[in-house]
Amino acid sequence: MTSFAQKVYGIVRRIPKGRVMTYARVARLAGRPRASRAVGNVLHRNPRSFFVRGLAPSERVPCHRVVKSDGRPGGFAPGTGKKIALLKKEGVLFRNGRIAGKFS
DNA sequence: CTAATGACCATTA
DNA sequence: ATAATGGCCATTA
Repeated sequence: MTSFAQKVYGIVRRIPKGRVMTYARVARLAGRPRASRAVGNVLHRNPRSFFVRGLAPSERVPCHRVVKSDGRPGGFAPGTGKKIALLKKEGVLFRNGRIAGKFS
């Protein structure tokens, strides 16, 4: 586990249910303002997603709450459809394939 | 060491 | 509004 990955997971872990954060924002909070793409790389191999069974809620990393800057959901290892389903279940609203409302 | 790989971003047309 | 483009950067092969 690299220190960058630890920072990323530590940040993503505290995104509350029903809210989303962009990859770029995670990168800034991690102290690497231009590493948004690398954030995606880390989350791509997230070992503690919501699809891993047998984990306490506090020990999961809700990487499905990290989305693109343009409001589209972005990638998800189990499939983008799953990501959208999870977000909708948490109350996140979509308007023609984009997240409704503002975020940063 | 170098090169390739992305769950991306901002700008431009 | 969309699409293409160049850049970005931590990881991995």
